[in-house]
Amino acid sequence: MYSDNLIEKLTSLNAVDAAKFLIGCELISFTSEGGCSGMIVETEAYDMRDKASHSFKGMTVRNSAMFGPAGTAYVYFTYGMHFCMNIVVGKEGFGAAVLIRALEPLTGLELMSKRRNVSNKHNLASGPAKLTQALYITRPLNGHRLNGPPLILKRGTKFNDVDLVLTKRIGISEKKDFGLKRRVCLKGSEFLSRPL
DNA sequence: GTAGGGATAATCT
DNA sequence: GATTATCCCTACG
Repeated sequence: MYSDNLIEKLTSLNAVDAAKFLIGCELISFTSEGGCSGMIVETEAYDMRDKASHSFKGMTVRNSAMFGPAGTAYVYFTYGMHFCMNIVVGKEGFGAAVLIRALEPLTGLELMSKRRNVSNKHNLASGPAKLTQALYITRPLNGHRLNGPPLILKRGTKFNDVDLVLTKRIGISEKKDFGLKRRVCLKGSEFLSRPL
């Protein structure tokens, strides 16, 4: 299960450090269809001082989960057909979160294949909207605390800075992302949303 | 393997 | 009315 230790850790970190810390952690999904899980291999950091963040202009109906306690899920709908999932970090009320961009599938690959309608292991969860589809993360999970079913965050493999690569974020205009390197990838992973 | 464009609707201006 | 923290399919090297 998810120790208070993990919540404390996520509360104490800023968005970028949390994005690094979350690489190697595991997400585990339980539904009536069965269970599946994956290891986080790619993330992006967002917070209130960042023009590209949903929380930049303050709290709205859509982004309110981002201002909750660390360890909460912020799930939003975008592009008319996709869900994306963040893990809220930092102190309650601040509005910081880490977008989960890619997973390496660990268990329940058959279920993920069925939901995604693809068989290639490298195409199951290698993108922010792909992984929400594979783990069945949808609107009702917005605001869910990740310490119990149907979705749990757990510590996994621990990686050091030398194992990580920081790049500019995906899908953010150059103006908003000006010079920032807030996307974190596990070096050498075959399961990133795009190659390095 | 890389590039371009369509799908599709909540959210915000 | 415009924008969007995306994905998939097609076409072309």
